[in-house]
Amino acid sequence: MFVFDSNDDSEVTGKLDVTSARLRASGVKVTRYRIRVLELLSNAGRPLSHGDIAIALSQASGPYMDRVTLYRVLDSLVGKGLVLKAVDANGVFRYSGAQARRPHAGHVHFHCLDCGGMFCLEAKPPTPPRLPSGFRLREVEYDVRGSCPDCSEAVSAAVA
Amino acid sequence: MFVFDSNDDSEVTGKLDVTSARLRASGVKVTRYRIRVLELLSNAGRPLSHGDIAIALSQASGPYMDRVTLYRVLDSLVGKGLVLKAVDANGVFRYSGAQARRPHAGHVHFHCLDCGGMFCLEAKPPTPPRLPSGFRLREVEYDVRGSCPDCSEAVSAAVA
DNA sequence: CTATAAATGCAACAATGTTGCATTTACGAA
DNA sequence: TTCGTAAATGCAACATTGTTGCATTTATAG
Repeated sequence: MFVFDSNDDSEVTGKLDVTSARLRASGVKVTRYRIRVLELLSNAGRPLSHGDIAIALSQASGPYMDRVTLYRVLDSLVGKGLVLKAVDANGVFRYSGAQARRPHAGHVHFHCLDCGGMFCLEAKPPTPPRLPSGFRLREVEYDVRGSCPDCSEAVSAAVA
Repeated sequence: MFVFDSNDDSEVTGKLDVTSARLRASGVKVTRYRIRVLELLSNAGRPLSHGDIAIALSQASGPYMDRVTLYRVLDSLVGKGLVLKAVDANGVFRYSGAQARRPHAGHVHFHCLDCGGMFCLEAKPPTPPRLPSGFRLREVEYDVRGSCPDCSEAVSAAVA
């Protein structure tokens, strides 16, 4: 088993080292911001927008992070395949940790039209359609929208 | 089969009258801008962005149309179901004439990642996935991306 | 024709994302 | 360890896309 020069001195650093190792293995510099953002996205469980991430980071303790820097950190993570980038129904980019992605499988999202939240679905994405000749397929986005459990409840309550 | 009250009297006025009739039937005022935009989208054959439409209208003869007015015209057409609104891979809204839409069928788009163009596919959209309990389905976006015939050719030519 | 609600033009604003540049930092090498 | 350098960061400014408020104009019902 490969181990880095044991700066895993204490008990708290375990997760950080994993994230750092992933970054190092991707060939990018390991910075505190990249670590924090990748950690956050890996644990979020659903795609987060730039705004979501900025709020989450500002609420957590830690140094201030510039808006532009966050965009560039996200770009670099997407470029290395550590993070996935997609567009939601409002035209806003959302980022998700790529650790859970199965190879050869796309990504199915549920987007709540009421609260704006996004959820990852277990359902398998559909097989891509047959394209007219000349078209070359590169990616598929399959976005399912409606009301999430919380918002569905709210509506039911309001009607009742 | 439903037919409008045959104001298809002459040869030149046919199209405009059809468009006007559709607007009138929808319960909105028939204005020159709504007619022009609906005409354009109905004949475009692919979803156009606000920018695309603005350029097309400015190149054609006719009165100047304010940016905001175009947004509001589009909103009104979408609200009446005469036009469909979707988000492309860059987070930009695109609008398409709804006349070709078969009832009970969704809309399948091909988005060219090279030139930014969008094309309507004949393929039937997949059946929506089974959702976890509590989720309520309202709409489905199925977006297929890659290179369109023109751009595929360009790449092939460049490689060869 | 007239009254009126809707549509339009304009200015300002808001949200999201990008670019340029000076400063700081990670990290490989001496 | 220190040093040199390419990469990362902070900041200001800008770009694009979309929205809101309000005064004026227009479609159309009566």
